[in-house]
Amino acid sequence: MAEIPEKLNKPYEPALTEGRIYKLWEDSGFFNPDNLPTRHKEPFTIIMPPPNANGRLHAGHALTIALEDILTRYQRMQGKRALWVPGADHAGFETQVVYEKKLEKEGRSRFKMDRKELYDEIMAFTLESKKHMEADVKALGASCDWSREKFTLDPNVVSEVQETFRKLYRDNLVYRGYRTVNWCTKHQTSLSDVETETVEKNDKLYYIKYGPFVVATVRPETIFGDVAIAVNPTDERYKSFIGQTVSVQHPEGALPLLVIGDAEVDPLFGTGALKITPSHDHNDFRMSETHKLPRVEVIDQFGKLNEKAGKYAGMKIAEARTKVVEDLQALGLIEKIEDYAHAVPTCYKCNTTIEPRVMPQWFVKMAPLAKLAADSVREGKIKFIPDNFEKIFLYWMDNTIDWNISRQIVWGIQIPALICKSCNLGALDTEHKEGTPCPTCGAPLAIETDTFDTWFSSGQWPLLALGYPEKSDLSFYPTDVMETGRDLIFKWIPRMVIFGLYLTGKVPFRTVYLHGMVNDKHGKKMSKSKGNVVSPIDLTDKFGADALRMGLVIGSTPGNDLSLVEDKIKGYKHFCNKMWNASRFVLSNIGDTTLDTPRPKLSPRDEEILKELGAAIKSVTLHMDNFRFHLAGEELYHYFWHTFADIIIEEMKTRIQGEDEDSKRSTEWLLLNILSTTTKMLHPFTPFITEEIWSTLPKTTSSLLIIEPWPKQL
RNA sequence: GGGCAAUUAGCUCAGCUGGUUAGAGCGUUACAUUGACAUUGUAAAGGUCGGAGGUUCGAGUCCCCCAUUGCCCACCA
Repeated sequence: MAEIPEKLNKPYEPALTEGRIYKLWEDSGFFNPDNLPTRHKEPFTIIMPPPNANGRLHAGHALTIALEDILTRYQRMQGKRALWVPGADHAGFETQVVYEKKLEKEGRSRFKMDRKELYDEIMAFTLESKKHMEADVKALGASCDWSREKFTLDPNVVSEVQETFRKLYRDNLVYRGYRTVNWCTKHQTSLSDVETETVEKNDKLYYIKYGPFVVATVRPETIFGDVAIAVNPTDERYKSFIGQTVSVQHPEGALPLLVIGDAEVDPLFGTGALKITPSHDHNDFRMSETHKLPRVEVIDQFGKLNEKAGKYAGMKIAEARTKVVEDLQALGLIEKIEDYAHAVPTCYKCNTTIEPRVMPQWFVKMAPLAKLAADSVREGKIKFIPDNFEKIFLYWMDNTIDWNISRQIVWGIQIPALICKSCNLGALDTEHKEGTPCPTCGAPLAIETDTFDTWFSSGQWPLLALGYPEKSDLSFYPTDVMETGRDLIFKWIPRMVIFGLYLTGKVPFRTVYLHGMVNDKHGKKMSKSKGNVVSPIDLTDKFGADALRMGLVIGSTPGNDLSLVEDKIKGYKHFCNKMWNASRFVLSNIGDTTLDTPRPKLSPRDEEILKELGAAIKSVTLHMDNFRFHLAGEELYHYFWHTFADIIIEEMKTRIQGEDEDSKRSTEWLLLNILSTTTKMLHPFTPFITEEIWSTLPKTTSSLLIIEPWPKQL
């Protein structure tokens, strides 16, 4: 009986293996495609969705890492020049919110801090957090090329993002607009539509006597900003009033209001008459544009009523609403009050109700860009997995509104522009200097302090991560697969397609693979407030990264959510142990057979075993090529455990102890070669343990499993 | 209001282009075993594949309708 290598002590202990193996890979340089053997020719590229550099990895990240590493390792073994570019996202608003909470705990506030001081503090915090995030990525076994790692605030990234803005400006695709934006009164910034969350709210619908009309509104406190009353032009009740100015009474006096006819007014809702407050409602703002109405702001940036509201000035919205209603009632102007449930947009971070506010901001003209993206998908240049996401993508691209890219926060990439605070003109920083007179009104131009929406920069990520516009790595573009969570189908995927096409004329990736959300064991969304968050690193410590990866990938399908059940991970830890022990058995029963031993004469039964293995190779390979990792993994699991271990090894036990020398030789050869083949195929799924087992298999020249060719039929 | 997904064994879920008696893990039950196995093996019980209809020689799989759950989108005040 041969010696079992000391490394293969029982049971398998991931902690004794994983760190050492990861270092072995890093030292080999094979994560970098430039160091791969010359037989690796055709590029295969994945850009890692850069995790936020403001904390640790969560379970969703672990699934991302597992899937992308499986893809990368598989393609590397298939002989591709596999490149997986890691990154870290400064995550603009997200990180600033995290940091503000920290400041709050310390009794400090960002509003009392100097811009630069705040920026530097957040940078220090982010760079520190980034290290933990990277350590987590490594712990999960990611075979990404750290030498190419990019941070979304690297100097060349910043300058290139700013250059894209200038290009868009010159191409007339970005403009400074003055219109209602989604304003968060707590965070003091505007937000894009995807950064708001609509929640059901139970409010009151107030019917207010308004001159000759009764109008229905949920916001009586905005009455001081009213400039018109709108009715449907076909409404027989009100038709004759259109064009007239009527006098309406409110607690601070009387207002002359123009009656306008607009087809958007629903005659069946409320009373069919609508009060128009252009400064505090998206819809009303648009009507003010069509009907050339004035705009009166009555609510300030902190959500308090201003001097236009007379005695209500200084009150917060909720307080003012109560008071105004009381006073209207006292005047006999409230006809009735109804309960009313409706959806209200809120800040997705603090749940504060969004206050629509008219502000000068930078907008990207979406229609022409979205058309580029939609066309490329319709032409089949990008494939979605699962394919129903194509429909969702197209719906989104066919219904865009202009994108507000200005954020009033310091943590981000500054918009390279000059603005006129007097007339709101916006110009490129390359056209004028700070302080030069505004070409329109003569006031001195000021430097724009707003930063970009973080999706403006991450939308360019596939290019930026490859060093664009530097040419050296652009041979890896377009990339092959963009793998990310299905929640990013709106936020991120379309912007990458748009910028990729806009900047290079080529789609950024050929396949979009979207995984579902990782939920808790009851299928509920993980959240800190519910206390059901499961840390992938805790699971790795407990069961090993290999077991976690198997547990995340097997039994879950693209696009569908999955429940993270600890017992399932435990089951795959047992599987790792099975691989370990099967290897121990094989190594102690193969005499002096090595992987270089030529194939001996095989019996018909041996041929049958090989044929079965060949079928497994073929099937697994087909699944891998078609992104069916859950099926590939499951088949490997079953082949290894229930065919190789339970049937083949058991059968071989008696043959090894027999007297027939030919049978013994073929048994030894078969055991070693089936073990080696399955170890190779399992490597993308369970990289650590398979590399460790590989290192113990007898062969004349030592090599790393990470670059072994993917098996073909023996 | 619109869209998407899911509904299969007690639990968590697979089932790819429709094809023999519907699968896995965990759990349950019985037996065996110190074996390469901080356990494992053998076997068993357990499902009218949400409901109704249709296409087909054949449907968990395709089509229509319905129900339930979840998610996403939406500027009717």
